[in-house]
Amino acid sequence: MAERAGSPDSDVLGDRRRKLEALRAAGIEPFPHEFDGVEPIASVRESHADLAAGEETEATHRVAGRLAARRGQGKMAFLDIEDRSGRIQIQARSDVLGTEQMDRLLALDLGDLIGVDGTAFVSRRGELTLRVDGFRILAKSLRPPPDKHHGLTDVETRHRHRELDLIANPETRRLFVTRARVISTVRRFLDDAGYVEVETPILQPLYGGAMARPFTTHHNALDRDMYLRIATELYLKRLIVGGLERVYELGKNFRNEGVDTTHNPEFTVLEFYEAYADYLDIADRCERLVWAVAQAVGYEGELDFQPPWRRELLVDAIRDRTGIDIVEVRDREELAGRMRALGLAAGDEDTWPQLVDELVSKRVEPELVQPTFLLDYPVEVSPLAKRHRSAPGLVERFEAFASGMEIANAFTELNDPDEQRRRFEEQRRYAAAGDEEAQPYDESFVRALEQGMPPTGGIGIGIDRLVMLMTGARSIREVVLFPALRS
RNA sequence: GCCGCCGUAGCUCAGCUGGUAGAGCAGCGGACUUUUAAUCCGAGGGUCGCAGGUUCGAGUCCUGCCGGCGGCACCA
Repeated sequence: MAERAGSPDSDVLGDRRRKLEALRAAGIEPFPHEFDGVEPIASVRESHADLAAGEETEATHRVAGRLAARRGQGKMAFLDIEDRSGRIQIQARSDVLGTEQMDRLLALDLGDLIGVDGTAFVSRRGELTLRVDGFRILAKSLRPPPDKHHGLTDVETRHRHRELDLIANPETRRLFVTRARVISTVRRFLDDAGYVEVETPILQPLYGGAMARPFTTHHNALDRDMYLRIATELYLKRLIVGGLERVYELGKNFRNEGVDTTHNPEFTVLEFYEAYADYLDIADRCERLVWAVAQAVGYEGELDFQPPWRRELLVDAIRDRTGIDIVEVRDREELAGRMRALGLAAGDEDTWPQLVDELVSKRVEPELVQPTFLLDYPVEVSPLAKRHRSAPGLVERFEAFASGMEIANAFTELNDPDEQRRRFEEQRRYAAAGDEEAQPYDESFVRALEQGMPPTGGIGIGIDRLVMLMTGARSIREVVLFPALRS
């Protein structure tokens, strides 16, 4: 890593320090407070898109950005300046600037931030260029930028020092702009459908709404342990009880589990709930939302997000791929035996629902490349979902998959408080049997249901994974600005 | 947590069965008024991830640790 770079041996940093001091000695502030009236480089390019090679103009522009390259010519030099919108060449001439200014411009280091006033022309080679009439250093860079040619490829440095990745790699900048567009499209889509955006507690006295281990922390003044939320579900449903009818929350969840290409301990989730809707209404809205996102970001990959998506019953999906009918095989030991016969690990401590999960994630999920809904899950793995209106033993729930990855989980919400209480009690039994992810009993949630919750459909969509799909990223760490790494 | 691969200059990389650590870019000094990874000349720059060990001698072999990537386990 680069943390030794300050050692006396390395004069790369010393040179920059000396230049910083030289600027101050010459009465030039290396870190001025502002630089008004800057025009994006892309807009300068737009203004002169029709100029021919060799053509001159009287048009002046003020741009600002990072010094990205320099090609010296003695009494003349070309430099490239890069801002968020693009890159432009500037031409420095000693006959325009005078010797002193010329020397100062050439003494700048790659990576310095500068502001330039220049006159537009197109060089003989056809490159739009600003002839520098004046310039100002806007911030001295005391560390060298990544290699201008090879860029920055070291994955660890790219993730630990994302600023360097953003400086060196335009595709990283594009990816995170795409991520922003995904999120703004989600908001617009739901706002337009009459949803209310809300914020519920991240720091919670009791966690719930998903099967996962939480992060635990401590509130000193209250002297009690608190949990970082693993889901927003229970609070959002209380808002449906409260009559908000359509709510969504876009924010981070935290789960104290392993890290891999599809899991980061903190991750962004969209949950939305709609009164008077069931899970099939939610499926419709989900595929329309993702389709809207794909269009907004100009998705052009292999996946076909256009509705309607493929729909398969979960029990069929499992039976077709493994020969096991989980409606028939409800005994834990029998299921474990059938799975071992297929060469799957089936731990002795695993509960029946954990085994079903394993079956789906090992034998079904990897095969779901095109967007697909798996419908109707066993009640044992879905303590917050409403019983299926016609299929015994199942709930009205779907999960959405694409590219072999789960991206959404939704159900017709359980709104019968007495049954919810029984489901929580069942979870208690699973917890007693050793399932660390069984959901804790949340009495204040049940009490809210007793107030009366309308029939409701709800969903959680993994935003990081959605961004992975839209950008083709193979790891969640590529779509999270600062992913979790060991210290 | 387990297994495999990886860690050399600011960046990108080479370094053979163990024999005094290299290149390009960047930086430094110099030349050059239309360059596009500008070019040319010159002189620099290293805790070879860390700590032990084997050896006359370790970037190279062995052990442990740290970090990254991938897989398994767990999960969304």
